[in-house]
Amino acid sequence: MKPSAAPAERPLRADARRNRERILAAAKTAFAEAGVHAQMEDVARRAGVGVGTVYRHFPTKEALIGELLAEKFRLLLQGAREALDVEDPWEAFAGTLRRNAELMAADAAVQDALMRVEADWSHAEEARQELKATFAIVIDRAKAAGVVRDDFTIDDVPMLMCGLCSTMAAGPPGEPFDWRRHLEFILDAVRAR
Amino acid sequence: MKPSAAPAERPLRADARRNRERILAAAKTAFAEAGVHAQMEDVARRAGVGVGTVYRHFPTKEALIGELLAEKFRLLLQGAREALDVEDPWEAFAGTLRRNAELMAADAAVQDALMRVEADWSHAEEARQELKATFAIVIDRAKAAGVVRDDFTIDDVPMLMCGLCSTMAAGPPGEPFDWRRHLEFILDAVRAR
DNA sequence: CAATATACGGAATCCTCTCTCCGCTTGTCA
DNA sequence: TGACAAGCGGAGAGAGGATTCCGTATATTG
Repeated sequence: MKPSAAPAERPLRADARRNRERILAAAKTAFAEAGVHAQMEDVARRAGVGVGTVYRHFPTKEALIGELLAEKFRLLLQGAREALDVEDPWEAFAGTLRRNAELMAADAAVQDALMRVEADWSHAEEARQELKATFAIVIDRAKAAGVVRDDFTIDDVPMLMCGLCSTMAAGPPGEPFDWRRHLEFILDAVRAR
Repeated sequence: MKPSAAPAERPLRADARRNRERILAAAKTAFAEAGVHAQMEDVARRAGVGVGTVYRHFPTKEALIGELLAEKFRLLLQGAREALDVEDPWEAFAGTLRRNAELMAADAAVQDALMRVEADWSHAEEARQELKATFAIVIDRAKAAGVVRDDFTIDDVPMLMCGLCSTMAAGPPGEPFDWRRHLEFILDAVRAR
């Protein structure tokens, strides 16, 4: 199904590897702060390289954002995996959502990407699928324990999180919404009565 | 407090008035369909006028969107006012949210505007304030009747609606989220236990 | 029905990015 | 150390759109 990832990837030259890391780090902060509106030149400047170099490593802006997105999803997945070890089924469920929401809140670009289709999601796909599978287990446990409503499904999670993310970024200028309160409303809605 | 709106507004020439209406109508559909991404030329074409004419009536794209936004808020306000006549406190509350959500769903531009700060909100401000005041009454009635949780406030409404709107526009390409389901989750969260 | 202020149209202008290109620099390897 | 492929920088080509400008057309008015 999956062809060999790369036929004969010769290792990057030392300086190139270093620059790639710098670019990724610069992009992480630039996009986290400004969302998808951050410009490629910003990224280059922060990384201390020229734009050409950024493009040498990532063919398009979309691809660069896609990489960050993938990284973020790996973090979310990690959060979900840790939930599997949590005794209390509700705590496993709600705790993961709370922790992962914090991860999203720290990153305007991911919020943007979640809400519009402006990024290359392909690199994140793998982590996304596994995240879905993993969190489905957490949800099933919670449902089995009777702490989450029966009609709740794993597919509701992206929808609700999407809504939550939009409240992280939006709100009357100067006084952002209290998205943690929003999250608590959601958790209340999902908790079994 | 409020100075005379316009010192001596001489009436528009007949053709100008007609064009203004056409432009507004064209903008309504163009933006409803494509969100803030619709282009000024689209609007002009649909209205059967040149771009210059659009700009004669609305100084910027922001201003044009602002006008539509104001109009939409007047509709939302009307919805809230009608709720005052509804007997059942919960029905008044939930019914209004459901009906107004449908209004939002019909208009991609408003969703966009709600989530980003790309429009001129000043024209909508008046209706917005009144909407807030009016719906606050509906909420108080519902709280008094014990059908809405005590810690819910009018300020939660924009936040939750913002989240809801984002799920109207977003979702995996091809299979949009079921925002009505999202709304029911919200209503469940807000309903007193 | 002129005279004239209002409006109109839409090509041209401006701006803001993303992405390309190519001469120069620097690791790497024998 | 010398040869050379791998990388680099950054000016500028392009593209997409908002906004402007001005010659022309048309309501309105006396």
